[in-house]
Amino acid sequence: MIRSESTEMYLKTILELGTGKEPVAISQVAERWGVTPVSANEMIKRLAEYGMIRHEPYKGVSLTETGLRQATNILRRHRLWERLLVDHLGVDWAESHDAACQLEHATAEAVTTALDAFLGHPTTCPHGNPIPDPGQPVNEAETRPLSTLEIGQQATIICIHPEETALLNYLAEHGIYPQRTVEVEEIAPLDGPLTVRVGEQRTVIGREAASRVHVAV
Amino acid sequence: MIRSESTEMYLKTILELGTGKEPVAISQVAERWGVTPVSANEMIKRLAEYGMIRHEPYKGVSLTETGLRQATNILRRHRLWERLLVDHLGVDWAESHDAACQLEHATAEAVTTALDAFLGHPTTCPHGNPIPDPGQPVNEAETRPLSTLEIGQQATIICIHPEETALLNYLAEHGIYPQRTVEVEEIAPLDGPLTVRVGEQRTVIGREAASRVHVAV
DNA sequence: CATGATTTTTAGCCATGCCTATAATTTTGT
DNA sequence: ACAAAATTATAGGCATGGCTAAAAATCATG
Repeated sequence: MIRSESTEMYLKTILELGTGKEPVAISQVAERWGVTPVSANEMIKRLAEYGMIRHEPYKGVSLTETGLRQATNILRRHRLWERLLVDHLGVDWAESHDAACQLEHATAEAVTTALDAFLGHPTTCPHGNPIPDPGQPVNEAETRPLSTLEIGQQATIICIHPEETALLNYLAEHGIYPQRTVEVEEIAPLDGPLTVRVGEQRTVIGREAASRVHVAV
Repeated sequence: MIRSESTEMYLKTILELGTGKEPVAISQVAERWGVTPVSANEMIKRLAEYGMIRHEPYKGVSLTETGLRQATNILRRHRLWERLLVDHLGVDWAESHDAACQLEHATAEAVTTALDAFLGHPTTCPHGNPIPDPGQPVNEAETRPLSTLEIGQQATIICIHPEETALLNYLAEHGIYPQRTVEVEEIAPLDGPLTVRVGEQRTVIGREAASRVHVAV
């Protein structure tokens, strides 16, 4: 009832979309998780009954203590799997996200612990996102979206967030991943694409995608 | 529809219980997989419709080409995970079975392949059972159940099959696992327990459990 | 402050997978 | 050959997690 794959995905989605204090709109959850708003609403109702989330009508949802703890755990499992898949099994950087999404719901606590130890207690996933300590909420790094840089500014890519396979594939093809240095060369008007330089390469990237690439100046 | 966790479990169960040519009784499937015969029957009907199994009424079920291929794949994933869990992550030998049962349904093909390569193409799981090559059916080793030995006979433990957590825990506690040598010292009448020597240790083991320990003389 | 957009709820429906209870059928053992 | 045991089928239910369609409530903006 409380640890089905569905409920876990909802909790994780709410955690990932929640930037800070403000609640997350149900429509956003529905869209990201690919269900209709009605379905999301029903599920949100159930999760609220279970005490995992708080629902302020017409505002959105936020996680309770319990919900936050569980969502954080799922995120932890997800990111640990990604590390194993990429670093040890040689699974593709972009593909690892989907694979971990499946595994995260099928992971016993003992496996999570063993995985963490085997990996040497890593602090970030291959896409740069922090791996929370067990029980602790994630503390986000000090970053800003690539889309907020100005022309000529240089920055280091910290993480891709929220992750999504199509996005990761696109970024991988263009050499955009954590640790690399980028410089914005041009910003098209009307929410148009950014032209950025990554190493020797020059790449054009849409505004929406750029807002998911977080950098430190 | 065709790759739900449930259907996978049914297919795997049928493969595990099927010793060779004869079909497997539905009641056996139901018992092993912990559902009522009625539920198993309904599921068997559906799987037959999907062309995964053949159902000969009052005889039992057997896998079709397609079903065999899929079931074999699941077994392959299961046993590869067990190897990773035990050999690399240090998960308990007995616990690894349940953990792998969960993971096997959440494993993409790319992950299976990567896992196999990382592990160096292992041929058996930690409980001694063969890891099938992709697409190939398993070919069982030449073994006989420990319960068929006579007093004084010595043999090498090859595998535990079918696996089950309670059984594995019991066996682990008594030092009974693949590669070890056993000698039968006493056989109680009326399907009673066997007294066996394993190394320096003397252990009493039930007939049912002994029938799941497969040895080579 | 009214109207249009958004959010929420209700109603009705579907598939999956499980259950119990009961009945019909086939197999098997004496 | 017949009764007991095993197998299969039918009927009716339940929970989860989806869906569409349509109505109701609230928000936001001109």
